[in-house]
Amino acid sequence: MQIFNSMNRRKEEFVPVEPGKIGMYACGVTVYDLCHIGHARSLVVFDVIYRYLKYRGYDVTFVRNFTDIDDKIINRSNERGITWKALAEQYIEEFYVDMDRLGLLKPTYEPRATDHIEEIINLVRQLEEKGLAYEVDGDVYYRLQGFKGYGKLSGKNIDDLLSGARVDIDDRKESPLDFALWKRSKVGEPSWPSPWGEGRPGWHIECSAMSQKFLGDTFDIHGGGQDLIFPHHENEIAQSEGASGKPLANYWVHNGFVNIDKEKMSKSLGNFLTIRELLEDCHPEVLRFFVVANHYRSPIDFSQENVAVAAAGLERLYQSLDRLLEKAAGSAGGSSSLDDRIEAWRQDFIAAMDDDFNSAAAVAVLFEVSKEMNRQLDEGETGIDPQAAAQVAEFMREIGEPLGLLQETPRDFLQRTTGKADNQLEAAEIESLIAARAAARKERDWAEADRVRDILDENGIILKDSAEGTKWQRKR
RNA sequence: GGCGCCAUCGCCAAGUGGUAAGGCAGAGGUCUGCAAAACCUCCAUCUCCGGUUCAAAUCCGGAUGGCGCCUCCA
Repeated sequence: MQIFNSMNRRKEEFVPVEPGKIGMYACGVTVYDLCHIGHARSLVVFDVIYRYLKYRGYDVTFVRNFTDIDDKIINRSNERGITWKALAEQYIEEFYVDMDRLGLLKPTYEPRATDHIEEIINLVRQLEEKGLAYEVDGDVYYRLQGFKGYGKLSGKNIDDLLSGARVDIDDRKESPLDFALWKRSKVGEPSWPSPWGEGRPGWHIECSAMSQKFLGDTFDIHGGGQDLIFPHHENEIAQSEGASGKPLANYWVHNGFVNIDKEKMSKSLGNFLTIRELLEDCHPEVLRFFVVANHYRSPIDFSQENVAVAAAGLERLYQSLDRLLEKAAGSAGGSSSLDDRIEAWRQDFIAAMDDDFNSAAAVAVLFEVSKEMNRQLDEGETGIDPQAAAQVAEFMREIGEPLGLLQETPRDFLQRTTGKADNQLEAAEIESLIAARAAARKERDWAEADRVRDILDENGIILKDSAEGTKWQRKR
């Protein structure tokens, strides 16, 4: 398996620290607001990686944290007149609502910063002992001068950063680049006792403390959005490696951004889309399909049109699956005449995903299966038999699983309500109209049959006639 | 100003040295009462210029055009 390592900007052969086991840490969210589709992409990307590593038989320990204390949380809770704790709890709950709808697997651990104050303090003390941290009036800063290798992940060097104009001038710090490990609390702010007085953790230290606790000094994969490379991950490296003297992670994986209509998504541009808003008229698997059909490192452009294309593609796959299951008609699956064919597809899928999680190429395998199966199904009696149909359906679900696709029953997916129109026909009404049309067709009353079909069409229902009868689905 | 990424068919998107995956849309055909769906066939030489090589979309140099980071950010 090859993984593109942000540290060297190269694909590298993946070798876990411990054979068969993988430790993976992905930076989670700061819980002060609802998650947006940028979060959704990152979350889905690492969910897919997690799922795939498990599919490949690894024993994966996946850690994704919650940042539940920081400036934004404090400010927002003050605005609302509630405690920081209440605000964090609220958005952690909202986070889980979104994650469940997106079908994300639960990580092995989901630690919160404020549950690890002791570990954080210990880590800061270690850094102090090593001369890599110093206290000023209850604040503790990281001494960058003392850590060589700063900038190795982001490709920056200290001199360039110093010459940049945007560094805060703070006379109390030895260097403008030194960042806070521990912040003295102001009056009324949440705080925890520490050797430096009442205070709270700085921005980056929690990830160092928690990854060390759950995964050890050196683990396999550290992930996050590309925007986290600097300064967050760079600072994590300084903290963790400064303390342990060992590499923090062997592979750094960063996902690309989400643009909306070719513009950067931002609150100031007003093109900010939350997961929740999106899911009002977009099936979660369509969102996943959209994410997975693109390479995780490329930027993706989010637009109505692109979502529609994703929906059309996923529907095509579900349609094939639907036909296969119909053909299988309760057949057990298991081994069949298609064993070799399926194994070849499986190897194609694995080859794609083993190549730096190339999910777009993996999706192409699903389309190949779909096309081939449709062809055979069209042949009728001389084509695929029920046993093989059941086996292929099972296989499509098998490789869909790591991608988080094709996990619904096709009928549910194809006939789901969209949430767009408020007066949608009930399934029973649709069935009775179809029956009326069938009766008219039997009488060869084409005008009446077409009239009924037009009614359904106006209500967003598409009919498909076949030898076995008429099937319907909703258009979108 | 510093660091870095990207540019492949009308649209989306794989491919990083050996002669362009896949999806959407489009054209023609099969099927159908007519459709829809499905199937079959067709549909790009990879922004431009120069170089390396037997061979380049893939490597090097340059140009042009996008974008990101350098400040909280998935």
